[in-house]
Amino acid sequence: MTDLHIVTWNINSVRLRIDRVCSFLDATSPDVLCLQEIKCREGEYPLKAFQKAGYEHVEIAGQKGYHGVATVSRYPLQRLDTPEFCMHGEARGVAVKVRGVEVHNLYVPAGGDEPDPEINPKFAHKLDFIDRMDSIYTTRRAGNADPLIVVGDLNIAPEEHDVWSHKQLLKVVSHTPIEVDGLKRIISNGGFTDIARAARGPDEKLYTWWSYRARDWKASNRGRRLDHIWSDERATPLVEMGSYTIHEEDRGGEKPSDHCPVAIRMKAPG
DNA sequence: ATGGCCGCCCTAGGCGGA
Repeated sequence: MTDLHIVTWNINSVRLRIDRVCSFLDATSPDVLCLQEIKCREGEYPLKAFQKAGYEHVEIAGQKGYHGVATVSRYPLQRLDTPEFCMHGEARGVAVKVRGVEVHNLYVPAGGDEPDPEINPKFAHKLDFIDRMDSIYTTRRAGNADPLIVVGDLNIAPEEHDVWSHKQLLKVVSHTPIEVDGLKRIISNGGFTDIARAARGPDEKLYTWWSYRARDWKASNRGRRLDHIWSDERATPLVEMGSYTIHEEDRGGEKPSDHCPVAIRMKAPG
């Protein structure tokens, strides 16, 4: 039984950053790469570059200009129905089965600026998306399903040390109590393990995203952990917790995404 | 709060990101 090495990365335009993606694949050789914010339609996706890099299996949920997710793999992918989380017709999820593991690649709405669903429809959409994840994963848990890994840009930093300042971010969308409670409810009801915290404990500052607006992202270091990898009860025993890696180096260099890749390794049944 | 940027689109300011 060989490892399955899975990476999630909000790439912020796959076409603009295809060379960076290929360098990353060359350097780290994951088996499965889950991308968010590809920002293109399926027909515009740079398939050939991935094939050349050894990733022949691709499942895409594309959309013109915004959003969009894709999962690419060295191993065959079985496309599954993506659960109905979004309800706005946006390309925010793709579900696959690879070597006996279900992998859900998700892009939760950012939610706009104002953390009040009454006056901000984007925040209402985000909360609705989170509620749907809760009910759908609660139902799934009760069934006889395959091991499940949920990855993606969930746009919520749930723990105190998932943000640079818990106090200063309590009213900032991504760390408000209503979102944080929602995310924790999914984890609890769905039987998920938040692999980052299982691997590193509660006290270490962990960030996967740094704003473009900082003059020097590394020096100011005002990051947030928005990108997540969860395992359900069937998958958790298969995960090698010590393999959890945030590839911070990919936030640097020429024209980076504002997110970095996040990786885990697990045993795969298939 | 970082509001100091970035990428997209019927190319230029508006939208969305978070």
